[in-house]
Amino acid sequence: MLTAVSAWQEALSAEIQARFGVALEPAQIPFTFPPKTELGDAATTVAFALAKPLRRPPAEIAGALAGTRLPGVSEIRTAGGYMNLFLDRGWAVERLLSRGFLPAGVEGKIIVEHTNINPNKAAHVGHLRNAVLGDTLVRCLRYLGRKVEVQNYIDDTGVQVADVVVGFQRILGWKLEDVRNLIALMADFSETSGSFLFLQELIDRWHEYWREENLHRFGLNGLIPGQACPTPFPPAYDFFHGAMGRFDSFCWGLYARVAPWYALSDENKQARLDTLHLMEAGDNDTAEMAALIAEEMVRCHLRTMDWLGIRYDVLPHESDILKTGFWASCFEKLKASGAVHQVPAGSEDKNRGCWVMALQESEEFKGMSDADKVIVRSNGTVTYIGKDMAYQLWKFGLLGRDFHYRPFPGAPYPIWRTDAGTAMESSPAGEGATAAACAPSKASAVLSKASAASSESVILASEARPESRAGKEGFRTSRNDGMGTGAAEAETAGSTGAAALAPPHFGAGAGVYNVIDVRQSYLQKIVKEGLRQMDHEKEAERSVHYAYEMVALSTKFVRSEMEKGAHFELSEEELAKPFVEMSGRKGLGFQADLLMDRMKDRALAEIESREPELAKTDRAQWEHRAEALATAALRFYMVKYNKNQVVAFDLEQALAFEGDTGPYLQYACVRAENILRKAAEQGLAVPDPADPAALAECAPHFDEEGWGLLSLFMRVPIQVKMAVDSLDLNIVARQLYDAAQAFHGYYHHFPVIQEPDPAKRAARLLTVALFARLLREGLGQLLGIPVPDRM
RNA sequence: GCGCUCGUAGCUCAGUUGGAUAGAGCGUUGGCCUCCGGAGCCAAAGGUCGUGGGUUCGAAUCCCGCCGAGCGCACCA
Repeated sequence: MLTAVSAWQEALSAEIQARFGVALEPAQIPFTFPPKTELGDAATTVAFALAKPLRRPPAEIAGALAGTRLPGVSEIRTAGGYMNLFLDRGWAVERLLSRGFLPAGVEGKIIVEHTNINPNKAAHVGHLRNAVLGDTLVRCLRYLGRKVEVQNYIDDTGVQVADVVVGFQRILGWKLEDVRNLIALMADFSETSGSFLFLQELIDRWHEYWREENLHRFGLNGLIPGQACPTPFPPAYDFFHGAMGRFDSFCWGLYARVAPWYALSDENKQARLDTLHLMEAGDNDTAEMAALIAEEMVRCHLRTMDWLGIRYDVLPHESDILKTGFWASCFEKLKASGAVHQVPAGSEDKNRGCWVMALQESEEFKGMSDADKVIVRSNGTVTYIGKDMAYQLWKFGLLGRDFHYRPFPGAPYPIWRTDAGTAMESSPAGEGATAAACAPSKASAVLSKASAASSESVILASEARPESRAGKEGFRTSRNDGMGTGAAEAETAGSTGAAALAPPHFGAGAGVYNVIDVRQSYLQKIVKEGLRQMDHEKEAERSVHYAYEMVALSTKFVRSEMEKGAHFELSEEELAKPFVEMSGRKGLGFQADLLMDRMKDRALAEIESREPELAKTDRAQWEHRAEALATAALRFYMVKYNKNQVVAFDLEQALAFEGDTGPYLQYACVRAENILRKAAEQGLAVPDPADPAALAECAPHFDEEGWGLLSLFMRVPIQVKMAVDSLDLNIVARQLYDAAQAFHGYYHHFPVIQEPDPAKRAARLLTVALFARLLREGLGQLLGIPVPDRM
């Protein structure tokens, strides 16, 4: 089906050919929007483009073309060289509702990889930017009709996990069993955490636990010489180590203490290497502890992101890339294509003995002093970049191998993780490898249901709509409310045996987006170059690094925290800069869950000040609304900036609910729906936008301002396309914000229910109804922002 | 040294790919709730778009130079 804009382009192209004898590709005809809606619904500047070849002034050309008949266009008015289109309003509304302004869809599955947090500490605001941008991209691609698979890569074998293991074993002196107990205790806490309502209770239980049985057993006090922190763990709702009662947060604090501990002696440093070796060897307590920590950490991260409506389809694990022989296959291909060569061991080259990829031939890397990139070290081990190339090949279905898969246990929704296949035989879980992997959990039940429903079309977890994904408690679900999957699925869990589960066919995408911050641009370029050198030019072209700038902490904010007693190793020079980079290793950052707690607390207070009764009568509703507000505030904050803008995180700015914020957009929607509700209560008929008769009746009575408001939504599909093409997703946020702002102005100036003229009133009710529907849809589908019924 | 990015109102940022009078939010000042919830609306003040050249009907946007800032350029991930 021809979309509106392309139909206009073709008609104009034909007209230009006929009238001026100039051949202009339809796609070359530029369509934009007038700066003010009263100037028109859409505009083209094609007359300017024709001025030069025709040697005639733009205004004259525009005038000559103004009579062109375009589908759905009732009039073309010229203003200088501009040609402003006024649409037939009934036609336009119909198109708005049927997505008639969407560009034509494209076939082929797109793989989006995002989040990718090292599973050794809590997520911080920088990870949130990654996840929100990644998820928003996914939503935009789906809106445009693409099929999307979402991957969250888990590096469960690296030094970061090893460091936390060292922290537990060597600094705290804990055994595998102690970590297991801690996780069990924390999991219990996690069910209720996330609100100040429960905070004191948590802190009390926490202190009781440590005081009564564990504090002196583990000898936790004053453990690390040379550390400024007087106690190993903060006593209360401490700012930077905060979010008490959460395992990921506990590890955040612990991890920050490992680097100083390494600095104490060479012996300590050796612990990292020893740990890495044990992890690699497997079949020992250290390796098991690492796996335990990584898995629980991923669970924490999944929950954090799920609260924001961010989901994944599959969790590729680095350990499985290694165990499944991905690298061996990739290495063969690299060697066979001549993309890598070995530097002779006897040479003077600093890379002697390594397998390197030569980059000097490539335009992208010219001017580099050292144009060779080491892929395999002289000791025969593969670098990160090599593993990433293998992963990238798999994403495009070029590797000739696949993972095995199993449900990821204990996730807040059904999700698959990779598996090495044979590794399960030696799994310590013991009770028969296959049965353990496919145990009848809620997750596997839902997954088997999904695959039973259709062996061809697979329901991906990340495709679930906000409306259906959240239980009745709303977005922020915890473990005890049905895992957010709804009651129906949960009921079937018990009756489903260890049925043969068929995971969807992961990987083999037609295009790939890697959402990774800009600091990795160089490495991502090399991965792309690797594809090219392996003669996969087409895939290299379709391999997109979505690079965005980092989130740092504004020094203003850091200073204010230090004045409140927070402790950081920062020089005066660093504090003189506008912002400081976050560092998990230093414990310098702001944890995601803590930010969300703060937002929720702020929202709870705001709601209570407006509706004091609610807090007393319906706490669940109170919290539900607060969570929706927090999600909106956070997601909008993360997406409203240009991707090239360093976000200097400032708590006060992030916590704002007024002005250019998520709640402002929700408020517009809530007010609109409230007007409709009030109208219905008073017995007024609200015209149904989908009813052609009602539409025909109302269309002549739209006020110009109301129409201008609705016409903003015609821009959305085009803006989304533009946002995806440029990866500047703030365009989408901005567009919906503009619409919300226009509505606030509109209803202040135009009474709806009070309007005495029935025809005008009906048209205004229709305007409000359309606005509410389009904004709610846009916020949910594009930005992942839920709208509560009331605020 | 080489490469990438940024510099727009007091502050934080937009600016629809070169187009219409450079716009929002915060903050400041002054108005607006017996009337669809004030998380809102209206108005005022606030700009040499870092700077100097160039390209053309037209430049915040493209090109070149300079000034200032950030990030990359490992046998780390």
